[in-house]
Amino acid sequence: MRKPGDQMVKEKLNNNKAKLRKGLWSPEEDEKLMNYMLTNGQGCWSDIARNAGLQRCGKSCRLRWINYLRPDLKRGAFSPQEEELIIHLHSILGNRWSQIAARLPGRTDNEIKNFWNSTVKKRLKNNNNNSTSSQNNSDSISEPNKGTVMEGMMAMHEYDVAAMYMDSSSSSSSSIQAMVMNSQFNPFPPMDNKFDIVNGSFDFSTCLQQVDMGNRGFGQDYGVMEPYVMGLDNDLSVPSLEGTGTEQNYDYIFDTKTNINNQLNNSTESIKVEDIVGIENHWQGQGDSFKMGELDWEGLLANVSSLPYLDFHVE
DNA sequence: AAAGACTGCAACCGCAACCTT
DNA sequence: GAAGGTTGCGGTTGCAGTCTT
Repeated sequence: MRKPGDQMVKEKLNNNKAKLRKGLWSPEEDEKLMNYMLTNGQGCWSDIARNAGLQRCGKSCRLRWINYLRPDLKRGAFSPQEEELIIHLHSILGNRWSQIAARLPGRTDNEIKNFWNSTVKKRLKNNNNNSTSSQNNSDSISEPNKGTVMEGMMAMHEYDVAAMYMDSSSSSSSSIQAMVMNSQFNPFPPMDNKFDIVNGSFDFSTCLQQVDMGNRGFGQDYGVMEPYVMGLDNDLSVPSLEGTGTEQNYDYIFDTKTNINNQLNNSTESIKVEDIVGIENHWQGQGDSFKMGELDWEGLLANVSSLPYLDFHVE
């Protein structure tokens, strides 16, 4: 627990020094930050805080943007598919929330962390308690291990890809967000066509690298595909995505406390993926199956960035 | 109806890595 | 290479809302 006294002293110091606000953000502050980001894009956060006229430190602005204001966030409850995926990923990655979040479009590390700590952990604990066999105790929940990794990856392999394209309906009906953006911000920029959803093929040899929002003034961490550095010499097949189509429908409705409401419809643009760097033939062409027995688990766990990412799918 | 316990989530803190000069 | 600034991340805290007694 924080010591109230210490906290008060710190706050006093902060207030006296820079008169920086702390605590919950007001709608006015949100609006200021949002407007600034829309107009100027992302830059140095301390400059943003200053230039936007916010009495906040850059760090606080960054966090607010990432966890609440940024337009590509999916809000609302986690779907069962998302929950399942989080459990799988956690069994592999442990508490690397940002890595997990990177594979769940529209979700933040903070959100997932909170969800895990408040809901999933409890649920799994209950399940374990109910299980008389109790071979997997709570350690398997909080710590990655080979057993759960196996289970996780097996499940991932069998995973219905529909589940990987998370709950797209909820994203469109979500109460949040999005906005239209001027040309400065397109969270789903055109990419080279490496991902053929219609045919269900995904050329892992040129996997995702970065959807570089940074070039458009955003991003760096969220919504950015990290380069793969694959540790697998196996193929991971991806079932076809029926009904998802190749078109990507950007339907952003910016609905914060501001009155800005816009829509970006880019439904004719095919999904494309940037050239992927750092992978050479790790995922391609060795048959249809994902051969679990041949995995180098040590290598995999040592190199968590090798895990597959979910692609964005927004309707 | 009121008070205490519980819960979920937003936000802060501290540290490490990275970047710039 | 050192120093200072910035960013990213995971752990933790505090508070408002909800539930229970």
